Amino acid sequence: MSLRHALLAVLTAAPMSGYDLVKYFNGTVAFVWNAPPSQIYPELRRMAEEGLLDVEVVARGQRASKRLYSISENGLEELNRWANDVLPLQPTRDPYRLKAAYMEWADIREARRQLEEHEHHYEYWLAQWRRLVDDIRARRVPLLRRRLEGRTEREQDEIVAFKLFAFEGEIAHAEAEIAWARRGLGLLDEIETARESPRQADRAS
Amino acid sequence: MSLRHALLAVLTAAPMSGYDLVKYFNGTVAFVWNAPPSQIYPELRRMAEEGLLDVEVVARGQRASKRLYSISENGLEELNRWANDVLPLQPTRDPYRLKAAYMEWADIREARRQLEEHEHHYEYWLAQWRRLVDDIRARRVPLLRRRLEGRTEREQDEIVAFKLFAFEGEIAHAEAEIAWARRGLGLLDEIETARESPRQADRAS
DNA sequence: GTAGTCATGTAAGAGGTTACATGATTAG
DNA sequence: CTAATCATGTAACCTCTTACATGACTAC
Repeated sequence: MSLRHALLAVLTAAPMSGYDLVKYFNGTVAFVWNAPPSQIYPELRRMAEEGLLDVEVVARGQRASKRLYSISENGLEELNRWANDVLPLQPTRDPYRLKAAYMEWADIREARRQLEEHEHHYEYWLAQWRRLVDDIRARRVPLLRRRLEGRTEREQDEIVAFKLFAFEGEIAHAEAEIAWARRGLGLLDEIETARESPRQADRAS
Repeated sequence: MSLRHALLAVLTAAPMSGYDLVKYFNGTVAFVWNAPPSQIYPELRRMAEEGLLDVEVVARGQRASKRLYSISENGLEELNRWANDVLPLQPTRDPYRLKAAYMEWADIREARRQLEEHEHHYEYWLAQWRRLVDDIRARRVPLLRRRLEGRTEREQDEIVAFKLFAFEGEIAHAEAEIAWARRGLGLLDEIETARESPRQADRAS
């Protein structure tokens, strides 16, 4: 149940509406946890019902309104509980590794497309994460700025250090995935060469 | 729907019962895809109903019987379709990175326990994966041996190369996670030191 | 006879995906 | 007045988890 805790954690920075949260979960928060509106809105309702959030209904224009959520005492307790409990590590279940393990069932060309997709996906996110890390280091991220307000300098440094630690983990992961995809593409080239010219492949190995 | 394709892929090695599959999904197959019996048995039923698997009911002892599943023509087609279609990459959703990003809500001691758990988990699996890679290289894995039977030498080499590629990806991933957890533990030490002796920390930075 | 293995599930519920639905407000 | 943005969902479906349930067979 991480979505719930991600919502609690974001709401510690400032009270906000479901719409605001949806934007963050499409923006910077999506760099560690993504969630669609159809999941966020009902979850906020449930959390408010369970007393983890306080709600203020604010008028907007003539007829419309919005619900401003803020974290309650109970919500803070729950957040602390989550932060202090060890979350058990889960067994592996990686669909891309699974496909790779059975690549003999694919054409070389299609296998290559999958690995290129893999490489490009992580290259894209690597660039995003790197930019985010720079922005965090320069304290240029709006949500982070709100979170740092009114904290001591030491607290600010610690908060920033944890964010950097988390996203540097994503960066290292992305780099490992890119390297893996490239090794796979190299392997496919070797296999193709070996299939096309058996003698040369024999000599090469 | 990867479980279905993992089952199809395993069944290309040889026909087997649900019980056999449960064992493999707790053993070597769990190194890329784990699944509990409560998921495997109903899925096999559905796959047989949909014509992806053939079933032979075999007597065992006086009263009991077992269902032997083998992959059908349709199943092979489905496996090929899966192998040749590009599986779109999913957005990030990593609960441990999420916890790390909000570690300011945890006590240092509990944060450390989480990271130690992370480190130990991946050290354990790293050892497992390394042993498996050795066993694959030596063609010592029973399921793999059955899979290689009756294949040409080149086909065998390719199949082995894909397995190695997949599991070496897991190894690289585990190594990255271990390094990340250790960096985190170092960070926690620094923070603790800074909290205990502010002057020294100031001088150090 | 009893422990371990072989064999196969059910049931309830959590969490997530995909597609769709609706209407107010605001900036130009 | 029109497009973009603000705002909030529902519904159907799928996957996976957790806990529990049952009984036959085999080696000792």
